[in-house]
Order: sequence, then C-alpha cells, then structure tokens
Amino acid sequence: MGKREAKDALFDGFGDVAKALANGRRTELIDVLVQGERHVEELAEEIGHSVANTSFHLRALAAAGLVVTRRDKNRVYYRLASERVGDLWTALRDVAAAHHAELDDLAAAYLGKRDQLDEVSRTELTKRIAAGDVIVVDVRPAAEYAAGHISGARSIPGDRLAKELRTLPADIEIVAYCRGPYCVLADEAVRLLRRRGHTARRLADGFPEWRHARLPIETVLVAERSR
Amino acid sequence: MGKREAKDALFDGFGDVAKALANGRRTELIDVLVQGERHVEELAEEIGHSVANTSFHLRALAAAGLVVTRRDKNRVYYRLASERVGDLWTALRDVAAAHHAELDDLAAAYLGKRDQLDEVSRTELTKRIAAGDVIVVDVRPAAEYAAGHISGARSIPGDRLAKELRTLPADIEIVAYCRGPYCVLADEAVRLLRRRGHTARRLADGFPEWRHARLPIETVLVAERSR
DNA sequence: CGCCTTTTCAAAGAAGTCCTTGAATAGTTC
DNA sequence: GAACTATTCAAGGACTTCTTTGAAAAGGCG
Repeated sequence: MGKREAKDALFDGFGDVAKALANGRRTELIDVLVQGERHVEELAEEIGHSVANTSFHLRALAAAGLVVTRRDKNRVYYRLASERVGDLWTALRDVAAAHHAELDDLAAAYLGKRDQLDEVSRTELTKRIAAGDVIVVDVRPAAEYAAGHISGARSIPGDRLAKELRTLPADIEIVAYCRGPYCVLADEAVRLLRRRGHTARRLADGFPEWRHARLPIETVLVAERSR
Repeated sequence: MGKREAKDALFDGFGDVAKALANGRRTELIDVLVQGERHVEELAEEIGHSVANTSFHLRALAAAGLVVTRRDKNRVYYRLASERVGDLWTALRDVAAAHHAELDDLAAAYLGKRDQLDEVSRTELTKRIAAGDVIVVDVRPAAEYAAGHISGARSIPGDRLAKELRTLPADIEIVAYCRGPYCVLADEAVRLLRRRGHTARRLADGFPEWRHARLPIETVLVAERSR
C-alpha cells in the first residue's frame, strides 16, 4: 500500500467514526446513553422510532466503536464505549451550538423559552452548596439518580414532583438539574415550582457536565441496587 | 412545530455538524487547517485532489460552521472557525484511535513503524527543556513555525534538515516535533538524525496539542512576517 | 419441547453523497 | 478592457444511507 493510500485509509477511518454521529437519531441515542446504559426497547421509546430502526442505528454506533453491549437475560443493554465518547459528544454539541445560531431557535422550540437569568452555573452552585442556602433536586428518572448524582442532591423524578411539593421548604431556593443543557426536565420542574410560589432555577447544564468537571458526586450503593 | 419535531430538528443539527467530518478528505483538510490558514490550491495539493473537489469539500465544512474564509487579492484563505473546532477534531481522533485497533495498522502503514520508546511525552519534554539538556527542532514548514511554535524551538523544515545537520551538536539529544501524532515529518527527521549518529526522538504528538495544553509557545513577530 | 419476548437481519425504494468534467464567476494585472 | 488567475458552481453517474415491512434468530420460562 502506498503512502497516499494508507493516509487516505487512516483519515477515512476517522471519517467513519464521525459518520456514526452524522445522523439525528444517533445523536439522540448518544445523548441518552451519556446518562447510563439502556436496552433497545427503552432507546426506541426515547427516540420515537421502531425497535428495528433503533437496533439498526445502534449497530451502526457499535460498528464505529462508540457503544458496547451487555446481555442480561434476553435483553441487550447498550452503553458508551468509554468516557471519551461522552467528551466527543460534548465537543460536537458545543461546536454546533457555538457556530449555528439557528440551533438556539430549535432548542427554544423544543425546550420552551429559557431566560438566561433562570440558570445557575456550576461554579455558582458549588458555592451555594458550600454556603448551605440551597436545595438541589435531581429530576431525572430514579435509575439515573442511582447511577450517579450531584453530592447531596435529592431525587424527585419529574412525574412525582407535584406530589412531593409540600415536602420542600418554601423559604429556600431550589436548583433543579437533569441530563444536560438540551434536557427539558429541569425546565418543566422550575416552571412548576415557580407556579407554586417557590424560588427556583435550573443548573445551566446537567449531571454529565458536573461529573466531567470532577465536582463531587455520589452513587447509590450497589448492594441496594442489586437487591 | 411539535416538541418531537423540534427535538428531531435540533439533533439533526448536531448530526449535520458531524456529517461535515464524516469524510476522509474533510478530516484531512481539518487536520491541515489546525496548523493555520491555507488557500484552496495549497489544500488541494495536501489532500491530493482536484481544486474543484477540494473547494466542494471546503464549502461543506464552511456550511457546517467548522471553517471560515478570508479573501486576500484573488486568493481565498480557509481557517478553523474557532479553537473549539480543533478540540472537536482532537476528540474525534482520540476516540477513533482508542476504539479501533486497525487504525494503528493503517497509521503504521502511513507513518512507518514507530517504536513507543522513540517518543517523548509533553511532560517529559517540559522537564528536559527546563534542565537544558535537549535541543528542540520544529520540522514543519517555515510558515507554520512562524505562526506559532514551542518556546525555544529551532526551525529546520524537513527538506532542509540534511543541509543543516552539521550545525547541530552531536552530543546533545534532539527532540523533533511536527503537526501531531499522525504527521510523518518528525519520524522522517528522527530517522535521518539517527542515521547520521545523533541521539534523537520525536514528541509523541505535535504543536497543536502542546498549545492546547497551555505550555509555553512563541510566535514570530508580525512585523517580521509582513515585510 | 413449545411458546414467549427481545433483538437482529434482509429486501426494497426514495433520497443523499462523492468525484469528474467543463463552464461560470470574481478579482487582479497590464 | 483584455488576459489572466483562483475559486466556485452545475450536471452526470456510481455508490451509499435511511426507513419500513416482515421474517429470522437467540435466549428464557412454563
């Protein structure tokens, strides 16, 4: 093989990995998998497509080395191949957001209008937690909270928030967080809390970014999960 | 627009940015542009394709917001839209290398066999520079050296190395570096230096990684360049 | 074993990508 | 303005991608 052919093949290889991310359904899948492993049917539900098509896209991601599988009974669980894949996803998302103003409009259409003032940065939240004058609420599904969450956060999945509202004190600010900057759960929680008279804001991004910044996290004990 | 449509459109947008990188010729272009801006004809030469096809790929990168242009006389210069794009490229390259063993074989076919022992890490080089027992040689073209290089490095473009060999002391180790881990220039320089009796190794990656790590760099004065 | 659930595969049509060729455009220089 | 240079555009044909549909495979459970 000549040098030119070898170089072309090498860079084609890099291109093939990008090709795995070059589809909206596959970026949605990666965005879900950053939160932890899922089986095919759950993922199909998340992206709103058939199981067959979801499996097709997952095979493409696996062929590119971005995800790996684990079988448990007759379910197949997919997860990211490594933390690096999450970093790649973050880099892609940030470049897209930085250079495409129109994505902000799409995000607004999906997430609803989001006031900059409603957001708390990671650094601000770190200080507020240290000062102890804030309640941090994780509004993701319980399984994601169990797999890892911000230290000291309380788990109240979005669909249970209305019921558990009265267990939250009215005189302390509440900060809600979820899967990341393009996740609606925290926005919905903040809107509900405000309607009920609470002071509430959302964390600007989500748990994966918090973990990536090496800020304090906790995991629910494995012993508790496997029971 | 419904929520599902808006979410799909948003993630399609992320996918479109990945699509811009989903081609071997375009990844080669990005890899060159990380070193600094180039005009179309130079880029066509680098990737070994026609000017028309190179222009076609550059338009695709520009449409995705990854590169921007500048006109000077009747040349059009392309450069990365921001440093973030370089980070995205690095993340993609690293994920591909981490999860695809066969890329190592392709890299070996392109670069020639590279012994792990021949490489110096950034941290090791930093120490050796501080100790002053090493000569650092930048073997990239002069224009790239001028645009930015490792502090204290000497510029000897690959094609001039043979001539300038005798100006290098024989009793001090030489560390050569170039564009990055997938660049042949430093490998070729090390092989030549060793054949002539020098002790020589290459920096494991290249200048962009050094800069990204915020290690000391220098630029040739603008006044000198514009003369 | 037979039947169930879950996942993967295969075929097919519509749509999109890549490279080549040749022409059009934009800007410079004389 | 004419001649020139550098870049972009348009049309084409070979090839690949995406989704749907229906069937096949792999493993668990009564």
